[in-house]
Amino acid sequence: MVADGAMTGLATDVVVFTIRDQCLRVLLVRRSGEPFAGHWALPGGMVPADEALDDCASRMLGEKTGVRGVYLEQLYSFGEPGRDPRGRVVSVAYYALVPPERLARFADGDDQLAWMPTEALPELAFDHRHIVELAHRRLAAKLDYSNIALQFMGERFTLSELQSVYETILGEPLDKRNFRKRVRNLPCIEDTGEWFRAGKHRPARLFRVTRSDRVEIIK
Amino acid sequence: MVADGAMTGLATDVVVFTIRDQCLRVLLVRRSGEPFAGHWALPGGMVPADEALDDCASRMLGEKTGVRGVYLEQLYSFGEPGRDPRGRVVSVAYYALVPPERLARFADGDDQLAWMPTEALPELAFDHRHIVELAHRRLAAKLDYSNIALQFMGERFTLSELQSVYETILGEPLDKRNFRKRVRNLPCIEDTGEWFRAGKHRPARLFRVTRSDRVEIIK
DNA sequence: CGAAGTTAGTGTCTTTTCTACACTATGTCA
DNA sequence: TGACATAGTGTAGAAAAGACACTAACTTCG
Repeated sequence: MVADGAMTGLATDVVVFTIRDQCLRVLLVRRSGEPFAGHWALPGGMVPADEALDDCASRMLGEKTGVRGVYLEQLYSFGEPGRDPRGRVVSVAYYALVPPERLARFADGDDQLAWMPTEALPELAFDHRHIVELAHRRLAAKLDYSNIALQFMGERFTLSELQSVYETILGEPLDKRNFRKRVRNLPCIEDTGEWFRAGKHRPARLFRVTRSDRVEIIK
Repeated sequence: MVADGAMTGLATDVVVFTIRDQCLRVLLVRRSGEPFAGHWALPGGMVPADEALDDCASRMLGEKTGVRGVYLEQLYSFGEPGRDPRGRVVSVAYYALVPPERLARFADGDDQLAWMPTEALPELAFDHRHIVELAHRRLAAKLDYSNIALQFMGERFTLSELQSVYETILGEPLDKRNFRKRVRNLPCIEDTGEWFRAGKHRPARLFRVTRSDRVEIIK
């Protein structure tokens, strides 16, 4: 093995985003052990020696949410010597986007898990608050030049729903006609011809993502 | 300390860019020890247990180039279990931009160091070629929406020199008048009123970066 | 001393993109 | 059938981006 002094704990932490109730929410896990016992923290943990970083993040996401195959991207690595009181632990942070549809059990009934709104986070363990903020900024920036927001949509969705996702992440209202003009021209979105009826008003067209695509840079 | 299985080697590698002879160049170091003895590699090494990642990258940059205080940004972390034959080593990669002026000795006369053109790299150790390519893409992308290219400029520079930097990184020619229109309006650039005389042609205005600014997002 | 060579420097028009803005359509329910 | 709620649509002005060619200032050489 390699020089000592370079031995460290290696962890991944995952900022799992979803959207519910017009709120951008992050999955938090209540810590049982020290340090920060009882605090909320990001799902994560030590990386086994034989596992790739991406695989580890993906696995941790799956273990907490039951979800696989969603959008997952490396965010940043944090390695301040003092960030974990137990010793040197480098955390390679990821962020993931999960359509709310895919969260069957919504962590309700499990008081060790919670989907918390990003604008009202409790005190978090370690530097996790900082990690969440960075992930949120990255996500918001990507709305501008990629179609990443589609990763929050289910099988079929209306344009109003999609607009609401944008507005929720950006924290500001968008012009309806300009939004639709822009989004209707995306090659990766397609009118299904079906209608969505809800409430006492005009039904909305349902769209789908054409190829169950990954995120693309569009600008 | 933390759970075993999670103990790993932690390294940083730095992609140090400069521009010389209309070429985007990367600093390479010849490896002396196994594995990959004799191969060219990125400057880097194990991170001491008490040193922050940024500090370590900055220090390694300084040790190889003698340069301090230049632009340095975390790029990505690489942790494939097989990327280092000695065992699990996670490398947190950085990239740095150095104005050629600041490189007094240009690694000439040191056959263990070389500034190699990105478009003609030798075979590199580990996954370092991949790291260089990622850094180059990131740098090129940032030209579009930030003023990062100014990090390559010395105290004073002409607009033609600046345009050449853009063209070199992007690998394509730019329109002179459109380029100047865009860049003259940047608030962080200022006409010094001085002239640069070279060769048998009209002298060029010299500009400077107004506040010895860090990189800013401009779009 | 002027002609040739070399790089610096400049403006306009067209196309595209972005932004602001308000009304009609279609359903439900009382 | 009228009130209500959300879906859906187009245009005009402003700003940004892109294409494009000539003159200016210096040096050198004949």
